Amino acid sequence: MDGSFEPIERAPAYIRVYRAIEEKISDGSLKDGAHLPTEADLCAQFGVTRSTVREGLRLLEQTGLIVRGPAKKFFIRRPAAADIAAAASKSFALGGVTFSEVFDALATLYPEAARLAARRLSPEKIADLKKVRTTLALVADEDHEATVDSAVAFFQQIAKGLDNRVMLAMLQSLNLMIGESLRHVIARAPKAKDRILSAQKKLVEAFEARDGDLAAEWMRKHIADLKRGYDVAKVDLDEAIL
Amino acid sequence: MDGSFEPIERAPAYIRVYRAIEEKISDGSLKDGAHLPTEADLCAQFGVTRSTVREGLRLLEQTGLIVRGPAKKFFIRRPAAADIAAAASKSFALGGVTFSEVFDALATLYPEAARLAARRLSPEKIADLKKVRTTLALVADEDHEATVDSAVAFFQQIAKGLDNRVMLAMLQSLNLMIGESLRHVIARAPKAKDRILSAQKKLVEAFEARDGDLAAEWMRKHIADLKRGYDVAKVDLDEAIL
DNA sequence: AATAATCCTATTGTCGGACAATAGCAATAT
DNA sequence: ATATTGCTATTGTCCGACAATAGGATTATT
Repeated sequence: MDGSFEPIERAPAYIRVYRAIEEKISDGSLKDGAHLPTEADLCAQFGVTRSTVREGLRLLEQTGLIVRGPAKKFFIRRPAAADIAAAASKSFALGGVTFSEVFDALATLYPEAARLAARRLSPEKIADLKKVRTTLALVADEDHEATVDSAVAFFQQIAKGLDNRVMLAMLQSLNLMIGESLRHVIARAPKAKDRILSAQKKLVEAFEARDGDLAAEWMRKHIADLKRGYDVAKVDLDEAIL
Repeated sequence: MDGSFEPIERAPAYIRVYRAIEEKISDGSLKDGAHLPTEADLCAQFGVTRSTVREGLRLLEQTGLIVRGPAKKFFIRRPAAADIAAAASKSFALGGVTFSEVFDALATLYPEAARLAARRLSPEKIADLKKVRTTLALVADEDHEATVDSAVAFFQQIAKGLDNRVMLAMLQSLNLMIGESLRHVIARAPKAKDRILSAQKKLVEAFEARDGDLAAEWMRKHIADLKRGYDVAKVDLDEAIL
C-alpha cells in the first residue's frame, strides 16, 4: 500500500441522514406508503440529535420524498410526475424564464405529443377529452376563468394519455407555467372560447382518426392561436413569467 | 362586517422562514449572488431560534435557491437549467421511471429540438459541435467511457444552442437519465462509435445547411440507433433506470 | 346505547444555550 | 518573503426542556 489515506466522509451529519434515508427509499427498504419512524427513533438509529435529524427531514420534505400524513407523521412517497412538474415550474419561475421560452417549448413539444397521442390515446381517454370539450362548450362566453380551466384540462388530458411519466411531468410543468398568465390574457382576446373549441374539435377528430400528422398540425395552430392572445393583450413575451 | 375571522396563518415557523426568504429572492430584494445574512442575524430578524432558521435554510438549500459559498456562507442563486434538470432526473429515477419512458421522451423531443437547432444554432455553436465530434473521432474504439461522454456532450451542445432555458432543462434531464446507463450499454454494442460518428456527421451537415427536416430525420435515426444498443445488451426496457 | 365533551399520550414544533469544527484573516516566526 | 500559528466569526452538532397538536381513550350527557 502507499500509506495514503482515503479522504474521510466529511459531509455534515444532516446530509448523511438525508442520504441514508433517500438510499433506503430508492432501494426499496422503505416502501412507498410506509411511514417513517418517529424523530426520536431516528435519533437513536443514527446516533445524532433531533435537531440534526430534523434538518435531514427538511431536505427530504422539500424533495417530495416524504409527505406529512395525518397526525403530522411523515410517510414515504416516491415523487409523482405532478410533484416534479410543480417543482420544476416553480424553479423556472424563480429562475426568471420568459414567456417566449415557455411558448417555444410548448410549440415544440405539444405538437409531437399530439402526434403520439393520436397513436396511443385509449378510446376512454378520447371520450374524456370530449367530455372536457363539452364542459367548455357549456361555459358562458364571458367566464374566462372557466374557459382557461377547460383549455388547460384539455392539454392535461392529452399529456396523461401518453402513458409516459417523463413526458407527463414535462408537459405538466408547461401547463402550470402558462395556466396562470393565460387567465389574464384570455379575457382580452375576442372570441377566444370559440377558437379554442374549434381547435379542440379538430384535435379530437384527428385522435379518433388516429391521424398523427393532422393532430400535430392542429396542435401547432392551437398553440399559435393561444400565443396570439398574448400579442393582442400586449404582453411582452420577453418578460419573465411570475 | 360579518364577524367572521380569517383563518390564521398556521404554517410552522420554519416554513414561514423559508417562504419569507423565497419571496425576497423572487421579488428581487435579495439579488442573485448576494449572500444571506448569518444565521444569527436571521434569528434576530425573524424572531425565532437558530434551530428554526436552520430548518428553513435546509428547505431553501434543497430547492437550490441558496448555495454554499466559500466559508460555508450561503449565497443566493436563482436556479439554473442545470439545477432543474438534475433535480428532475433524480426525482424521475426515485420515482421509478423506465427506460422506455425515457427513450420515448428522447425520441419525441430531440428530433424537434434538432429541427429547431437547424434554424437557430449560431455558427459558433455549430463549430463547437464539430469540435465535439472531432474529439470523439480521436478516441480509441474501445474507450467506451469517452465515447459515451462525447455522445452525450453532442446532445448537450445542441440543447444549449437552442437558447431556451426551459427546453435546455428538459433535454438535460433526459441526458442525465440515459448517460449513466448508456455507459454500460455501449460497451456491448459493436461498432457503436462509428455509427455515432456518422450520425453526428449527418446532423452537423443538416445544421450547416439549415435543413430542419433533415436534422430531425437524422436525430430520429441516431436515437433509434442508441436505443437498439439496449436491445443488443438485452436490457429490459420496462425496468426502472437507476 | 349513542353521542358529545374531556382528558391522556405520543409526537412534533420551538426554544435557549452550549461547545466543537472550520474558514478566512491577521499576527508572528523563520 | 514565506510558512506557521493564533484569533475570530460562523456554522455544525448536541442537549434538555416545554408548548402545541392530533388521535385515541374515557368519561359525561341524553
